[in-house]
Amino acid sequence: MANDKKMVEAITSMDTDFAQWYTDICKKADLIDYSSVKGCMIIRPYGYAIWENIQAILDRRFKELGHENVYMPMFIPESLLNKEKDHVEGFAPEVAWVTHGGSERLTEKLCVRPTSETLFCEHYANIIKSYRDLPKLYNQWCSVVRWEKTTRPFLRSREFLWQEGHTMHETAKEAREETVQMLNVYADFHENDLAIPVVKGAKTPSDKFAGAEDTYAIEALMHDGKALQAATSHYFGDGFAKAFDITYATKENTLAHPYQTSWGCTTRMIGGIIMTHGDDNGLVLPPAVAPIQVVIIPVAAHKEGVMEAANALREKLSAHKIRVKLDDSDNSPGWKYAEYEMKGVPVRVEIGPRDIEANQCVLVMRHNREKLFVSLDGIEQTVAETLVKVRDGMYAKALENRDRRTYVCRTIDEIKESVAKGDGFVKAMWCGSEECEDEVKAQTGIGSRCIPFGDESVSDVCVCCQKPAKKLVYWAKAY
RNA sequence: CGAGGUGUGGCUCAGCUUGGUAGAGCGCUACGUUCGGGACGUAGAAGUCGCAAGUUCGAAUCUUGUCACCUCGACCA
Repeated sequence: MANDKKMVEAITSMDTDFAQWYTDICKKADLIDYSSVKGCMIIRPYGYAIWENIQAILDRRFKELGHENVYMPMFIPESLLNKEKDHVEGFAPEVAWVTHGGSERLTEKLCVRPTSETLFCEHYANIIKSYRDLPKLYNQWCSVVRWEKTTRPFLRSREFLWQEGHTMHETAKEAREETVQMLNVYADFHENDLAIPVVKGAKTPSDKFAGAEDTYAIEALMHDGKALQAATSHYFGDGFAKAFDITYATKENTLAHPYQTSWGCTTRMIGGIIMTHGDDNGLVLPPAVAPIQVVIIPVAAHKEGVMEAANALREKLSAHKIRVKLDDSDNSPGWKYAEYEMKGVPVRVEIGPRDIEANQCVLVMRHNREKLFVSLDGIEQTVAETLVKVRDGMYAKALENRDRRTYVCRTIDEIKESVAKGDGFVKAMWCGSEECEDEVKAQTGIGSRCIPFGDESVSDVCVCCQKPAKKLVYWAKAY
């Protein structure tokens, strides 16, 4: 019995104003607050708990693959940042500089890290001496600063939390494998844990990370049809190693430069969760990262036996490793229903006198608000299965939205027609020239997102110049 | 960085045109009644009207300046 009636009048409807809807969710689900510095958000406990769950899952996977966590300084001397030409050109416009220590002017200004390639390279130059020191598989969790002009919670803030993996390898092949492996880790995490379908692919040369030979990314489509780059993985070749003079002795006692990768994902993923799964009643959280997976709401809590039954239920679920909250506050049940829907709790359990009499309780799934009347016997299995069902349902819903908003186009005019129908992914062939890429953007307003893995083809010729083309490109408006 | 918008109890806003010493709803606190989709009553606390100058007997209101935030574009995770 799905019920589409809008219960929470406080949130702007998605259809009315998607941007305002997004901001409302961030604030009203208690994810963030604004601070006194533009573009720097306070991540509140409920929002931070989501990040902690994301960290826990990814950190375990990184470590299973042999990566070690380290911590690098947050300051980079100007001279160090300047060592790799493309890199500094890419980042210089948006770095924040420290010029004073107390009242003393520094002899060399320090930039607040926008990313840490240069710091890792400097360190690697010191510790990598022999082929026996390779591979080096380091990761760090930290915040970085990029002085963005326009900012939005989670999607674009001046300081944001992320992880950055930086690895060094003996061969280009091994480094390339690492790059793709980590992209796959991100993709699996999005699809399985966040229930967000993604397209894996390569960035076009103009869209590569500053200093990278190849940049790979996963692209997700948000509910409004705009694309979000959810994570990236870069192959650097030995360019940075040469710029930073990182050399090691090979088995044959020759000097060689190692091959390098970096890969990262950020708190932006929380924005992706909001815009993929959220609805007009609020946030909808994937069970894997939801701070509260199940909320128990006692009905007529003052009646005999209700709180006892609710407490017993909580203990059972908790013992089954389910993140459960029993809300025993004196707010009305209706208020609580709305509150936890706003906060995106995947499953709600209602238990009242009538249920107890019938040895049952009511489960309500957040993503479709379907109600299930289930026996209290074996309730922990039933709830665990329901959480899986919620994840599957969320994924299917997100995939349906993406499919419905994906268009195949063979000419610029076809792209224009699809854009007129609404935002989404456009699949179209590309000859590989930057002129055509720019021309598509200029004429249609949508840009290239990625060249997906695989050899899918929708035509033999470029959507723009009509010359032979082998590469399929996903195009879209992006966040 | 360009274009718009907004700053008044915790939140959303009214009041500003035409200057006269600050209001509403929600929230909060206490007590009571309620409780299966955002309950109700009674009582109460809470605001240097973003900041700074200026005009004036008197400024939330007029003038000038300034700061911050939001939205949309261009650039970026």
